[in-house]
Amino acid sequence: MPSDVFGVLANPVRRRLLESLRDGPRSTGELAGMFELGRPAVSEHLAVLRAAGLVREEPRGRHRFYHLEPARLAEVSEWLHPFEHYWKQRLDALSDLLDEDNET
Amino acid sequence: MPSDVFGVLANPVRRRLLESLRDGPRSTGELAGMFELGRPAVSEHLAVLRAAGLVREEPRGRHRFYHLEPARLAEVSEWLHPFEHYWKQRLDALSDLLDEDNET
DNA sequence: TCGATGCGTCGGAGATTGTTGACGCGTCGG
DNA sequence: CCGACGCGTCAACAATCTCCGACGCATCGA
Repeated sequence: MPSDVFGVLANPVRRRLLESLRDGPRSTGELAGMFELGRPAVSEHLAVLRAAGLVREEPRGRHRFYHLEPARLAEVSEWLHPFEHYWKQRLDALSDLLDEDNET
Repeated sequence: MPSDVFGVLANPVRRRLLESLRDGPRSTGELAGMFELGRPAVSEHLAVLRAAGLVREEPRGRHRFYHLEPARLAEVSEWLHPFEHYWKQRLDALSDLLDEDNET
C-alpha cells in the first residue's frame, strides 16, 4: 500500500489504469477486462489509486465508476522540473547542431 | 533491481541521490555520507541508477564519481504530459468555483 | 612491498508488494 | 422475495525490495 505518488506510479497496471481513465470514467469490471488479471487484483490497485487521491469513486447502482483525479500528479511534475531544465539544455544543444537555420 | 524508470524513482533514497548529483559529480563515499544508510546499500542504489541509465560513473583513482544523466527522465515527463493538460484545466475550473459559491 | 582506503558484490534476513480464491454485502430483475 | 450480478475485502502464498555484514579487488601512500 504505497501512499506516496512515486510508489503508486511504479506499477505498470496502475499507470495503464490512469491512462484509461483519461477517456472518461469507467467501472471496475470494465477496467478489469482490459488486463489479464483477476478482478480482486484490479480492485486492490484501484484502492491504492484512491488512497493516493489519484482517482475518485462514484457508486452508481451496483457498479462503481472511477474518475481521474490527476491533481497529485503535479507533485511528480514539480520534482521533475529542476531536471527538465538540465535535459532540455542538452536537447537544445543537440537540435542546434542538427539544424542551425531553424528557429522555434 | 527495477530496470524501468518509474520503479527506480519509487525509492526516496534514489530520488535524493539524483537531487544531490544535480550540484555536480560526487563520489560513492560522499553520497553515502548524506544518508543514515550503510555504504553497501547506497552502492546498490547507485547500481540501480546506473542500470537505468540515470547516472554515469567515472572511475578516478580509487574513487568512483557519479554524474547525473537525466535524459531518461524525459520518459516520465512524456508520460505525465497528457495529464498535465487535464489537471491545469481542473485547477482553473476550481478557482472559478471558489469565486461564486462553496459547498461540501 | 605492505597496510590502509574506497568500492562493488555476494548471501541471507526482514520487510513490502502483488495476486489469488473464498466470502460477504448491497443492488437489480423477475 | 429470491437468485444473479458487481464489487470490496480478507487470509495466505509468492515474488520482489531493501538492507547489512563479510569478503575480494584495485589503488594510493610510505
